[in-house]
Amino acid sequence: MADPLVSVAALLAPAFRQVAGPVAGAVVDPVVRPSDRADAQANGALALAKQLGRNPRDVAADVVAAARLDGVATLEVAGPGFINVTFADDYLAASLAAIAADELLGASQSSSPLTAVIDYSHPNVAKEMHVGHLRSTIIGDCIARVMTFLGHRVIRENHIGDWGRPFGMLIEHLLDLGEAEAAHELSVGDMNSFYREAGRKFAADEAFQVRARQRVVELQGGDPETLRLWRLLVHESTRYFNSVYARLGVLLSDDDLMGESAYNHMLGAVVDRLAAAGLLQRSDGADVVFPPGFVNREGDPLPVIVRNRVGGYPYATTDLACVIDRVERVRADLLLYVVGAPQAQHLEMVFAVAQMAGWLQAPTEAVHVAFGNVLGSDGKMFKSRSGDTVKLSDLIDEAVARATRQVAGKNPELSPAEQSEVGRIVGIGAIKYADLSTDRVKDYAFDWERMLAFEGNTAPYLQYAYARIRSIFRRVGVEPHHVRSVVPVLGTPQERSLALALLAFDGAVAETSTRYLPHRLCTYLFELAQAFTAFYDACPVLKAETDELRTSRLALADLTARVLAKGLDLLGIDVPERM
RNA sequence: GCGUCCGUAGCUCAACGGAUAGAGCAUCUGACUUCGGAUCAGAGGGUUGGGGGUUCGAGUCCCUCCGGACGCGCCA
Repeated sequence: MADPLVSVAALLAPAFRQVAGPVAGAVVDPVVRPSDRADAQANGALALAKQLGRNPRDVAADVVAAARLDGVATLEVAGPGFINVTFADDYLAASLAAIAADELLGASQSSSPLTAVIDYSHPNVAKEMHVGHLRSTIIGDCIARVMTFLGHRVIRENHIGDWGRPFGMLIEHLLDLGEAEAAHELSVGDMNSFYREAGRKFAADEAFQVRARQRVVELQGGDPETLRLWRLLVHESTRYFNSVYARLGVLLSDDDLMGESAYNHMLGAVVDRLAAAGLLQRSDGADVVFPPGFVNREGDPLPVIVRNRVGGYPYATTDLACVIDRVERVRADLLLYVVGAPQAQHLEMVFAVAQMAGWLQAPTEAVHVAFGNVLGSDGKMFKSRSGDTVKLSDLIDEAVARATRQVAGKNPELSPAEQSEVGRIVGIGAIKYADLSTDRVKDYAFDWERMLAFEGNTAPYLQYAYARIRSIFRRVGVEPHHVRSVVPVLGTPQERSLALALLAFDGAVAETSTRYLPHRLCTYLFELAQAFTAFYDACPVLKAETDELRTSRLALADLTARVLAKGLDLLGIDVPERM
């Protein structure tokens, strides 16, 4: 409840209830929102007036009269019936001191923690990671961090593609190459050519095709030698994935692996349980379920195929097994799928079937955390010059190289070692922030120049704001924790708006958490950084007129640094001490 | 054909049904040789794709048309 907007809403609610009186069903939400006319505005009087059949301004005036906000805020009726809220400086200052003493910096932990499974990243074994995996990985990681921060029990699951028909050809290709050579090719990250070559042989060589098909049968039959070769592929691939995760600084590790193969033993049971529930139908020799409301291009009902004509299990069955596993074994309340928007219909159908079967019942909820495509500067799907998908590792290399060059150019005084470390932090931060800072559901345009710019809504701008604050403390020689019990003075407009921005951290994190929208947190941090630089420009810290003022401004600067660092950390982004 | 998502300033993007649609970039004008100017203050720039509707109030909800992306039965 550190966010003053939340606090004032709670304080206004009784006044609204009083004015609403005994009118049945009257809505009493104060509807407190940020405002450009005041610190906040309460819009609830308009809706309430409608329900009461009264004049909105009169209702607003009654609410103002009934409200008890002494020492917190002053209220004023404005326009057609808005209530403008202006917080008392002392209240803001005391609130700042409170969040400065709080490890969570004012963020409110959930009063009813959830067990949330977050399914993200999910690269494919023996296949290169590309920008599509980047989005899922970064967005999922951010949501995992935010929900963990707010006290939820977060289970990260990396649903890697480690099973299925392609593994016949992949294993045969591995044998052709020799195990050592294949392991080398996979470990140096030349997976594209490994996969492509296997596919090429499968298409061109009939004998290879026969071998590959036979190999699939052996794999599914549990042949020990085949399983050993399969594990080799998986092992080399996950080693490679882990190296990418480490460079990106995402939380995923081997402990989070829950590949498709992990659900094999459940697939028969999925079909049996659907049959027992009376949901299974035969269609063209396949076992299917028809969730209502889905039709194909002919207008006929669209099935979810859970066992195909030849007895195989398509991926919908695996996804259903996942739902069962996550609900019944993990005891999850919330299932998040950080998956591209094109999969929307598939997931909807899977969720529908899971609900029909009773596996997914309120309040347990499954949510498709969808995201759009990554586009190049030409507005088309992001591709390399040669037209291939861009390897994630190449993308990381380039980001770090570009950032290092920029840092070296801007600050030649840093040692080479520092330049490369800062370049790494800035480059990785830039990639992540660019991705997280726009509404995830929309396609997003990948642009090196923009994401690495040191001005505007970018990671480097935020990191720079942090570095400047650290510079102040190096210069003044005061340990930040010495100013953490200070109640700051809010004497200038810049100090005041910085205070308001700092106190809004709570609400920004909450919104990111409940709506799975990292860009809300990004926008917040950018606004905070802007408020800080305006403050920095207008309010001398080291040369403040009095010691008291200097201490106060140091406290504001320190708190800003902590909120920036924590906010960026929740996005998975590091901060440099200097840059 | 059916379905989903998207369309906001020159460009990239915000805006939980609330007032005069906001930022950044770019452009233009300013800022005590500055605690890091990698900054700050300000200006211009819009029929929110078109048209209807619901609402006290619509960029936001509903319908329709236009434009774009992506899905649509045995791959994952």
